[in-house]
Amino acid sequence: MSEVRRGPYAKTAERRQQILDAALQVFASRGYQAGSMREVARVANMGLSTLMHHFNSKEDLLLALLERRDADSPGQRTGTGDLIADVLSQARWNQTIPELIALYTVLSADSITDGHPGRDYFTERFTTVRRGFQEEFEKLRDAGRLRSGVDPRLAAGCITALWDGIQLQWLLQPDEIDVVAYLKAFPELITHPAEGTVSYQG
Amino acid sequence: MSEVRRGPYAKTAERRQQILDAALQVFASRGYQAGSMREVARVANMGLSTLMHHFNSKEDLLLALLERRDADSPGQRTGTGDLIADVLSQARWNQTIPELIALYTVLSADSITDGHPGRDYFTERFTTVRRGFQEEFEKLRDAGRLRSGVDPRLAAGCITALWDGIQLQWLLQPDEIDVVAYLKAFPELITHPAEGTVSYQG
DNA sequence: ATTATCTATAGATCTATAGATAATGC
DNA sequence: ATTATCTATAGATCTATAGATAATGC
Repeated sequence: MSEVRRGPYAKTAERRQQILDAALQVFASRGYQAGSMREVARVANMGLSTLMHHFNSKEDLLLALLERRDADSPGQRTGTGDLIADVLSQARWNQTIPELIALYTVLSADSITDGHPGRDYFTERFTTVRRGFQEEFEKLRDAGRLRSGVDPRLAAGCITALWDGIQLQWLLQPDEIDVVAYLKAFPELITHPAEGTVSYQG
Repeated sequence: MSEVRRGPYAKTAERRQQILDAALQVFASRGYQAGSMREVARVANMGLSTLMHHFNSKEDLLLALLERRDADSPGQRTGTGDLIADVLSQARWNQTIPELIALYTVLSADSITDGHPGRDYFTERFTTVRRGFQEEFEKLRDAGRLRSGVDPRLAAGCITALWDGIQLQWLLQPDEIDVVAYLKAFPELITHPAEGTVSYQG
């Protein structure tokens, strides 16, 4: 009765990556709602039905794209351990991938609309990112490098929000907005320089 | 030959406001691309053609909505003169109009997509808002209330970005995010209290 | 006589499916 | 024999216009 499930062919994984590359381009430049499956298929050089053989629905395609973003982005975690340096290095890297930043910026705002399939993803992502920053700021505080009165939790939300907000302004006016300068300014406001640590042996 | 232009009827202005109210609801909850003229007409309780008699195209409708937002929003300018107090009071007010904030958040990010009709509007708006904050921070600096090393221009971009970014997080998680607390934290980081002014007669 | 509104529809999408043929791999 | 791909199309949109009727105001 039951057919044997053979699994995908050898080139299927690669084909799916091609599709996700195309979806990134289309959703970044048009948004999720306005970007069409037809256009994704055209950019990926295949028929619409081929695309839909690999992803059952537009929603599936979006969720797969968001998942891949987490998988292969360098992320804010892979750093030297120096929070400020890591943020700036990530921010510099982001400027080399404006399409991915545009995708993230458009979709995260889009996700607040009714019934958007990416809503849970972005809600969870913000929670995770804020928590990550909070832990880093707590480490800085314990090392005596946080200014007195700075709440690690609030500072974590601030830098998360600031980062997203400034990237939006950068996408609108790339020549006017220096993302790195803004992201550099904020941590400097809330920390002491490393030498300032109490009883640090210089 | 030429017909006499009589101008709109008495109730037309009111009718247009009804339409813009409906457009606000629709574009805030669905975004610009996914929101349809049909739905706007339905919410405004009129036929699609009546709507299109008042606004020649969907693009016209969006631009009219954005213009109205500037016209009747309290704005960041109408304050007591105390920057921090004014920001917080505006932020508190914003929490009473989540739909308008959602509209702004969704559309501003949407506007980075190819050929979006709101792009110029948001580019100009960010420039204006940043400049306004910069002037306020310069006043604070001149009054000796800005921490040394704080650049008014960077601080202006930071608070603009922070505000937008934190409102997005609030729209996703209204119970978790306290916009006012975040917006309070940032200015406190970069200013001295008023008593700290040099040779202030207390 | 002009503006406002309505019904009807053109013409162009869109997502998704049906069903056939080609390619792959047991 | 299963997966991958293709052509064709169903069914549901969408923006915008055409052309008729109703309401308003000179």
